[in-house]
Amino acid sequence: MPELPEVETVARGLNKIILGEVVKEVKVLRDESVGHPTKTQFERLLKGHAFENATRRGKYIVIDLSHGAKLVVHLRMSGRLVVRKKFGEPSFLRVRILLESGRELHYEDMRVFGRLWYVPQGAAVNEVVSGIGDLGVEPLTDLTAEYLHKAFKKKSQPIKNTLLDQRIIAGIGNIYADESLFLSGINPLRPASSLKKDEIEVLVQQIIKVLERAIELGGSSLRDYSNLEGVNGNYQDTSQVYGREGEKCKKCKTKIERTKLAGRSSHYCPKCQPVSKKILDAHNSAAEILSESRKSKTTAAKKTAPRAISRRKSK
DNA sequence: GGCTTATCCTGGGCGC
DNA sequence: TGCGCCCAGGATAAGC
Repeated sequence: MPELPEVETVARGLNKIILGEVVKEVKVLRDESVGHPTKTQFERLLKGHAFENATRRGKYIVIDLSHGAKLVVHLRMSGRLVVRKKFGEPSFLRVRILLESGRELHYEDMRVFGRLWYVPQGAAVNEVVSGIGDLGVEPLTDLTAEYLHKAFKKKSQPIKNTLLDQRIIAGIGNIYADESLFLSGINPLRPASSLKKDEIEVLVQQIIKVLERAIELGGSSLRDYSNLEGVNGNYQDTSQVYGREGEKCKKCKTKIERTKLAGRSSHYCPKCQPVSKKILDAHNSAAEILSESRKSKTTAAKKTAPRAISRRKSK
């Protein structure tokens, strides 16, 4: 699951490995992986460009190409860029970029959520790439307690949901939101607006600390992520709460709990990250109602159209 | 406008 | 053994 540290690692890898390489040929194997323009135009337009500097904006990789064009990549859930010396049969290959040196840059993506955009010379990136223009601050360079205090002021939603909102902070995903909240002693269920200024100051420090540490370790490789050379990151080995449901908290030995927030798993220590009974009860009863409603929907669907809910066939 | 939920997608895990 | 459901989650559309 590529978040800011993983994307940063990939961008740095691109500058190290394929800087100056010229595109000889492009083959799009899955149309949906190209966000702009069409598959055929993407293949034709990218050809002949040299790779220049690669940077990161939130979870987007922005690669400057020769003649002022750009290639933008979002890895979403399971996307990855890998440089291979020769063509084998990699799994889930979606876009194959042959380089004049004989090497190949592959975009591989099991779930096909990720996208590549070709931005022509003279066009603004945010005109072509949806979402990139709405991104919030970069946590490693521009995040301050004052900014978050202002952003959280009218937010009644849980702090975890707010941290995942890319329009507020760009680049934080599920793993690092959980980790930052644990290290700050803040329960993910608490409304963002309930955080006091000193808590926000600690949170800012911990967000930066967690992200910098993850970059040092090459990111997290919990499921699908690896760097440009196919090497896994190591942050997951130092994880405090994420993916540790039922295990003992490294600080107080209390069992780590997991709940659902914004449709995502949220992991926390109930002792190190306390929350009022009122908030916890309200969350649990809402979760129960939702679960019951889903159960009844599934039962009704089974009765009326048993085939409609069966698993979609793999492509 | 703010917030929540569904949807997209596919492999792995698990129950039957 | 094989079938089928559920789960994971980033971004976005839809609905409340």
